[in-house]
Amino acid sequence: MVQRNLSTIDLNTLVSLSKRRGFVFQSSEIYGGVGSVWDYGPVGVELKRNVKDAWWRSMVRERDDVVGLDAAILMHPEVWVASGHASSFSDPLVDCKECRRRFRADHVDGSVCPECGGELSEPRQFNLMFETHMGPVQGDASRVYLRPETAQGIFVNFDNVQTTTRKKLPFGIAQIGKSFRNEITPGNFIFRTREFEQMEMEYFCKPGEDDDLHRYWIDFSMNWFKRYGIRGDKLMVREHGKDELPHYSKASADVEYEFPWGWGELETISNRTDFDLKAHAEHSGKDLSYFDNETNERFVPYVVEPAMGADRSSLAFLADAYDEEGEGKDKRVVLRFHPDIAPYSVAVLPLSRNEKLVPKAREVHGLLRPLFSTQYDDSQSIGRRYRRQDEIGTALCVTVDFETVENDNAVTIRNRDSMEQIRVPIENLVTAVRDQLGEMRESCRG
RNA sequence: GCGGAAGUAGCUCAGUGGUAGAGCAUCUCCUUGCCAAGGAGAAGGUCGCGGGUUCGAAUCCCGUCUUCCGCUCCA
Repeated sequence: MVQRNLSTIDLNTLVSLSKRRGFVFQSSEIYGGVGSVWDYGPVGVELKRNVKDAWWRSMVRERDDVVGLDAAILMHPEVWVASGHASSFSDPLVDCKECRRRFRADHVDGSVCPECGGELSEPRQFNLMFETHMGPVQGDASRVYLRPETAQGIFVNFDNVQTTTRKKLPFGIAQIGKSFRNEITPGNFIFRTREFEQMEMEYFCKPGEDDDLHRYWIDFSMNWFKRYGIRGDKLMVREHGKDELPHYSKASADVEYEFPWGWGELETISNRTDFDLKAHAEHSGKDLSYFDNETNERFVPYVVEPAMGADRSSLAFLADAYDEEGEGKDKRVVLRFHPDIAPYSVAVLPLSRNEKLVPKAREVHGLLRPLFSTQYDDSQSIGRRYRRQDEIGTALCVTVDFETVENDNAVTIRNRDSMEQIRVPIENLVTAVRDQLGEMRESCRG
């Protein structure tokens, strides 16, 4: 098991590292930046893609009872009336004229500030959905919204998917995609942003099975984060109180991670009951019930929804992987990613930029490149390059030296975590890399 | 959105009215060759942005944007 001494890293350390090494940049930075929107750089996009791929693998590819979907961001405006977002997703807010605090109008009784007793302003409406217009004419008739959650794309396709896949209950539909919310208060780097990516799955079941399935998907989610290396003591489940449930939910639980600033939600597992399918059936006039051929019963399925944030999960993987060794000039920063999450699995490094070594290293790189996510680097000293790879969490470094080309046709594999080196003949390299990555998978389990 | 703090090179920061700086990082060459080596050189800045005051503004004033910390909300 890898020992990590991470106790107190602050967010700024992660922001600096992210920019310095190409994980995350601020959007439109040369124009002064745009609020709470971030771009993923060459390294960060690999990280986030691996997070999404790992989720898709365990949610869709490894299961018989879940299928995928990629619904459009723009949907019929009536979808958001049916879902309740057009009305309840907008918060009427009031400001205190004395202490300047802001409250949700429905949380305040009367017209007096609950903090200082001062006078409150008139409620102002804040709709958290982004609006745009479809077609060249702007007006109410052409108004459409950027989806505030991916889930509705699944609900409106429930019948299409069930019919084409012939799935029987219980089964799920999974989707990864962008959502947009005009958050009043975004912040904490990529934790809460106005444009974000969700990994959601709607699991349809018979009424009555929903409570057990809710618990099942909470456990599944916790285990998923641990499987990909998040430490168990940094994770917890928090059940929602009745007063904080969204309008569509009967019960919700968060999987939270202890970020540098405190605990924050990575995922919410909600029991959405039959709220959404019933609402869409009513508004669209299309029957969205399910006929159970075994019991000859017709009913509207219940839904349990694990909804994970791809960006904040990526941030959790980044924060959890961060480790420092040594002090001052000898400080070594290492990102101890699970090998399936690490932006790069293998870096190929010639010992020096030598006319004999470089072609051989390129050849070795060509061998590994189709099979693994790789980097090639021949600039500066070998020690410096090891440190560079450590700082972006590359699992293994394969080094080509003079022995390789003059004697044994073998290379050195250097392990990020143990820093041990083994000598491997090039003909066995692919197998050896697979073995080492397999061992790291085991030792990275949280 | 409110309150507080901050914004100068890729990163961390110094510079408080008079020619824009350091350390680290980056690139090139030489040397070396397995854990951030040495030497020589180079590149890199609309001082967040826009106004104003001034002979002159990174510096003073106003506005604005962005980030961080609280309040609040969510994936």
